[in-house]
Parts: sequence; structure tokens; C-alpha cells
Amino acid sequence: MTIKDIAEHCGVSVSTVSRVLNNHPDVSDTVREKVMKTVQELHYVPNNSARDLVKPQSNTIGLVVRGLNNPFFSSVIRYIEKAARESGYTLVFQQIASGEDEVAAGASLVQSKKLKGLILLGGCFDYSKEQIAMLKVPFVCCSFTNSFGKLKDHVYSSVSINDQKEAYRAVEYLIRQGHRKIALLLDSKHDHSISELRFRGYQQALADYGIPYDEELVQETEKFDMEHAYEAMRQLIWRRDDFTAAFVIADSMAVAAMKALADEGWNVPEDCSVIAIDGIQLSAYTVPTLTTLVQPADEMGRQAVHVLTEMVEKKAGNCHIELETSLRKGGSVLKFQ
Amino acid sequence: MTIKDIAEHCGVSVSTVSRVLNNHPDVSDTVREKVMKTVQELHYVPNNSARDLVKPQSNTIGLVVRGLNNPFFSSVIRYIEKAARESGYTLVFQQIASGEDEVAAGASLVQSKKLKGLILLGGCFDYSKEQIAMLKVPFVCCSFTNSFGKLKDHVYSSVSINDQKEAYRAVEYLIRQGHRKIALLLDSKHDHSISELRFRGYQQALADYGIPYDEELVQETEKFDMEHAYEAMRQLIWRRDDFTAAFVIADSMAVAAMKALADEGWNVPEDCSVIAIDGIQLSAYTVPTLTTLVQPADEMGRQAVHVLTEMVEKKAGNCHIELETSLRKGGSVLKFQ
DNA sequence: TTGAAAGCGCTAACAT
DNA sequence: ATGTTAGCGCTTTCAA
Repeated sequence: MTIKDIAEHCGVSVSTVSRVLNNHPDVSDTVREKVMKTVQELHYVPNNSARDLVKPQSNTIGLVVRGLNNPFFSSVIRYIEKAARESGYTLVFQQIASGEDEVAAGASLVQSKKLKGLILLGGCFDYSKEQIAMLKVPFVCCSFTNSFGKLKDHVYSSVSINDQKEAYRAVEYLIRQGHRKIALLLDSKHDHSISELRFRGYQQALADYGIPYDEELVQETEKFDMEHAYEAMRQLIWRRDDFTAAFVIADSMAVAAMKALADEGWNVPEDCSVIAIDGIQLSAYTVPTLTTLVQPADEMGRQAVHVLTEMVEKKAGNCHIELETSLRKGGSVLKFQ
Repeated sequence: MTIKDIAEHCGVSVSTVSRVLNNHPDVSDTVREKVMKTVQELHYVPNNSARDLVKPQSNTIGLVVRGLNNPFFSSVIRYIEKAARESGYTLVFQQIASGEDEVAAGASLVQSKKLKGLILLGGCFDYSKEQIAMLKVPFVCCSFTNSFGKLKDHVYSSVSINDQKEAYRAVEYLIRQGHRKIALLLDSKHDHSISELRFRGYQQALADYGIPYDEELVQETEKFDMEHAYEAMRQLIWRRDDFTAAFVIADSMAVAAMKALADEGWNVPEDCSVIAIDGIQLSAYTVPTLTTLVQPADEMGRQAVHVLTEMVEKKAGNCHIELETSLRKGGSVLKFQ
């Protein structure tokens, strides 16, 4: 079933059918209707490969995800797929291990699939110009920005929260509840990634409120992972028992940390308040409900696609969208007296 | 950068380059090496659209997911993508709302993208022959089978647990712990889907152990969703307070149910034991840890891809793989005295 | 072992 | 407003 069959059925030429299919204006209504009807009747579906071959680019955008074990990403992916589909794009989707190079993976995907654009979800923060040059299509960094690289703002786009600022808000919230011994549970202090940014926010909040930085209260998990977060929290507890609150850099890790606290006989929030950033659905159903700064996953996904398609369709250039979180008050934070 | 450029660079014809690229045997080693080297140097990546156009089919398989708000599916998707990639296939991925027809969605995806095969994750249980005929490529039902349809086993493949049997096991486990007043929290009793199968397992376990079926202990949530599960559990509690255990058909819903119990002043497991089926990572970190029958998400994903590629490559025909869950004992179930 | 050439289904320039 | 036709990049006969 090809365009030729349709043409023959209607007694018109292939180009006319093509015009109808592509909504070109210069086709008579009679012909247009007839073609449309035949298309319906014969269940004709255009062959995308042929289309892609002749068109300079396809109608496909790529999504390269780093760190799919982050439940927060799952929901962002949902919204990205939804937005892409609704904008008439197909999504090809590839996840990569944390050690791999998402730019290289993306570049090869772009070339082989003739992608119109790329969304990188959860990537690195230090791309170089050379790496970017490999990509050759518009791309959007989703949930992160090039904070540690030397890229100029106008060579790439991003949609994310301001990690440092939001971490600051989280810690500030604890401080305003009276806490001064505030532990921090993070991936790594120097990973040139989200973790490092949130670490800075933590440090700055302490500094601004005149609380001395205590290195022993900062616990790295090494890996972004509930298992490691659980273990890390236990280690922290064994080392110190004088903190009254903890900021954990992600909801999933916070859930694991609360579990570790409970297993060690600590009550949350009476013995230790916990706050995090993300706002996954499940952390609203823990006991107690996790207090967290909710990232707008839906808007993040939608904006990522929107920004990308605007660039792809040349309606707009690169831009950087900074989203705000919203505080979801749970039961995991208590005023400290 | 096309095959022609490579050919010119090497002073050979395009067909020779094509042969090298496709691992055809009849190419001299000298030429083969030279071509390979040039491909590397020039960073040549084949244009898939052109390839797909000339080949009867592409190297792409499709994944149609129904019900992405199920966290269990997130991990299955991960493994499916991984397995597909490692087998040399690209994955296009589309989610559909619960009201939509995944077979129609799949059929159109197949035709437009020239898919070699399709994986349906979390679909209906009552496909008809006519629907299946639309698909035209091998497909695998992942996490479900055609239990309520009239399909013959040999016209489709499936990879899933035996929902009825596993539900039976879950309830049996509670009974063996001494429980006799066992509540059930499910999606719907008659949805021709997983929910209904697990409902049957529940009923049968009760019957086999001589426990009368008590309709009031069965609570439907209407929607597969934590919010609805939470509300449903509260309704159940308001109606009855004499059950000592509950079987919830999914981990995510069980977490919400435990929260509802806690919010109503019930202690889990002292006042009510809870067991579920799925085994998502997060439910291992609730307080208490959820006791659940863990579905092997990794094997499910891997097998789905394996079964599909075997069919696609004509190495094997349709088959049905039944996976077993494994009991993960948490703290949510207590012996009833 | 290699090359020449046809053609996959479609779009768009060009012609009418 | 519609038809004719040249390719898009690749694979695969067929011929050498």
C-alpha cells in the first residue's frame, strides 16, 4: 500500500496525493476529499523511511536518559513522550549507563535516525564546545544546565530548576524551623553535577545564617541509589547523633534515609527532620509524608519539548528556562525547640 | 557523509562498501580493512531511513505502554530498552491512555515506522482475531496474556506471571499466618484485566481454605492509582474494622493503603498485615517494609525482547513464558494469634 | 571478488 | 490545479 496505489485508485498523480497528505494548499477540494477518503478506506499509512529519506530531516526527536533509576525521571519521561506525541513528533529513546558519554550516544542517534533534535535528561554539566559540535541538531538539557562547562548560553538550551537556589531554600526552611545541626546526604560533593550544586546551596544557606560548616555532617553516598543512600545514612548515624535535621538531595534517597533512621531507632521527625527535593508521588505516601520541594515534572517535560520544537521549526533560538519548585509540606519536618 | 563518500575515499564502489557494512563474506580482507578504517575516520554512520526504505523492514521494534503511572512498569521498560539495544534493535516507544486501543496504536506505529515487532506492556486481555490481524508483525504481550479473549495460544506470544496463581499464593501466605478476615484492594473485579485475575486467585484461596467469601471486604479503587488506593482503603476502614490482613494487588497501591491505615490510626502490621504483588524498589524502604511477591522485572523485560527477536528472526515461533515471583518478606505481615 | 545499475516510497522542482 | 520526473542513500541482483 503506497502512495501510488492511492493515486491510481483516485485517478490522480502521486504528487497530488502527496500534496494532500502534506496539507499543501493548491489542491482542489474535490480531489482532496476523494484522496482523503481513499486513504481512510485503504488504511494507508505513509512510509516514514521514504519520507525521511527525501526530507532533509525526519519528524523524530531523541531522548537520551542518564540515570533511569531515578524515579523522578520516570515521570519526566512520561511528560516528554506525551508532549512530543501531541506535537506530532515521534520519540526514540535511549538510556545510558552513568559511565557513558551521552553526547556521543546522542550524536550517533541523531545521525543514524536523522533526528531533528535531542533532549538530554540528566546529563553532565561540563560539555565542551567540541562535544557540542558533534551534535549538529538543536538540543535541550532537561533537568540540568551546563553549570560547570564553558558553554555560552546561546549555544544550547536548558529547562531545569536552579539547583543551588532550591537547595538553599530547603536548608533555609530547616533553619527557620529552628534547626542548626543540619546533616546533608548527597551523591558526591564534587561530581560536577546536581549533587555539587545542591551542596553549594547547602553551604551558602549555612553561611548566610551564621551556622558553621561541619564537614562531618555531610555524607556522600557515592552512587545515586536507594541502597547506597540507606547505607550512607546509617554510617552518618554511627558517626554522629547530634543533628536534628537532614537535607537529602533527592526524594528517593530521602525515603531510603528515613528508613535507615527508623531502623536505627530514630523517629522522624521527632529525632530528625528530613527534607528533600523532587516530589515523586511515592514520597507523599511514606509514613511520615516526606516534606519536599516539588519539581514540576509535567512542566519540565512539556517545556523541554516545546523549547526543542521551537528551535527545530526555527521559530525561536536557544533559551534557558528556570522552573521553580513548590514546597510540599509533609510530616517529616518538625520545629526544633 | 554517505556511502558514496566512503566509496570514493577508498577507490571502490558503493556496493563494496555496502557489503563491508553488512558483513557480507565475499570481500577481500584488504578492502574490508580499508573501508572499515575510512568509516571510522570519517565518522560515517549509515542513514537508517535509506536502509529501511530498501529493506523490507527496519531494525526497530516498538513498545506500546498502557498505564505508565505504574512504577513497576518503569523498571520493566528500562530492561526492555536495555535488552533491545543490546540485541541491536532500536526502540520506539509510545504510551497510551487507559481508554485508548493499544492494538490500533501499535498497528499504525508498525506501518509508519516499519517495525519488525511490537511489545505491548500492560494491555487488554481480550483481543480478537480481527484486531490481531491488523498488527501484521510478531508481538509479545508483556506482563499479561490474552486470558479473556479467544485467541489461540499459537497466534501470539506472552511473557508474564500467572496472576491468578500468584494472587493465590499471596492470600495463602496470609492464611498460613493465621489470618481469616482478609481484605482485598483491587482496581476492579470485572475489568478483564490483571485485577480480575488476581481477584479470582483471592477467591480461590479463600475457598480452598474454607474461608467464606465476604463481599464487603473487597474494595475496588476504580482507578489504578495511589490516590484512589488511599481513598479506597479509608472507605474500607470506615465500613469494616474487623479484618486483620489485606492483600493489595500492586505495590504502589499497597504503599498508599498502608499510609491510609496509618493515618486512620491503624498500625501495620499489628492491626493489619499487608501483602502485595510487584516488588518495586521503593516498597522495600517503607516503614514497615512491604511484604510482597516480587515480579522479576529484569527477566520479564529481557524475555519479552528475546521472544520477540527470536520470532522476528524466524528462529522460533510464538511462545508463552510464565515467570514466577519470589516472596520478599518485609515487616508488613504478622502472624495472627 | 568487485562494479554497474535498478529501485525501495516519497517529495519537490519544474512543466503544463 | 495537476502531472512528470529526478533524486534522497542504500541494498541487491546481475554481469564481469
